[in-house]
Amino acid sequence: MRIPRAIHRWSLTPRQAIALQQRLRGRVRVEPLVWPVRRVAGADMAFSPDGRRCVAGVVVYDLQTHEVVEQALAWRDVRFPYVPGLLSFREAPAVLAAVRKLKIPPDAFILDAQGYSHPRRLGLASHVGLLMESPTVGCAKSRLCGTHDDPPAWPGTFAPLRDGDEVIGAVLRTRPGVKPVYVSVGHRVTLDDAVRLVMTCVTRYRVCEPTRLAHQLVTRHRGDMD
DNA sequence: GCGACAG
DNA sequence: ATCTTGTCGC
Repeated sequence: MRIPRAIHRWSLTPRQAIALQQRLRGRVRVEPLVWPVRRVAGADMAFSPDGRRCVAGVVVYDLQTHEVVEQALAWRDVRFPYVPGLLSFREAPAVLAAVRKLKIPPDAFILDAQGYSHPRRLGLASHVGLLMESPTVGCAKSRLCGTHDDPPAWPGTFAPLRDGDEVIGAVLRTRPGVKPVYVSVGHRVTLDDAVRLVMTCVTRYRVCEPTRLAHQLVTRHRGDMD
């Protein structure tokens, strides 16, 4: 898959990274996703025991056949520490490298991270969506910021995730009796699209299929870091 | 100053 | 994220 030339570099100090997020946030577009969506990509990462190497994996899931139609992996040296709010500077380079290896551009991507529900509204899902110029959705397993009530018990329902008066995401119940997930807009989708896409990709587990399969893929390759 | 904090 | 076994429950 073709990805536009780099807009910026990744070797930045935390302070510069924050300044960059402020400059890029205005470029994120919230617009309707084109349905029906058939090929959905899930991306995830795994790290070596010493934390110096990482591998990113992307799995493309066909919603019509429920089959994996393509997958790719990319290894990298870890060059940025984990800092809440700056996850993209640690993980995006490897994720983008793996995405570049795909033959066909997926209709949308689901990232195991926040998108709009971020202190500066530019979580990993939004950041990579912007760089790929592709539709992305953020679907995290825990909260980064914002407040919310418990979502209803019924699968598919959600409670709005708020930051003051603004709705920044949805705390979505994907399955009965399990913790909800944090869904937010990445790029070129609306929050309704994001919730609908995640629910469409859910089968019998809490996390949706593309994300779950990507997690399995990188976990299987955690041993061979090159 | 204290607590929170995606992966 | 990663380090780690068994164990409670459906």
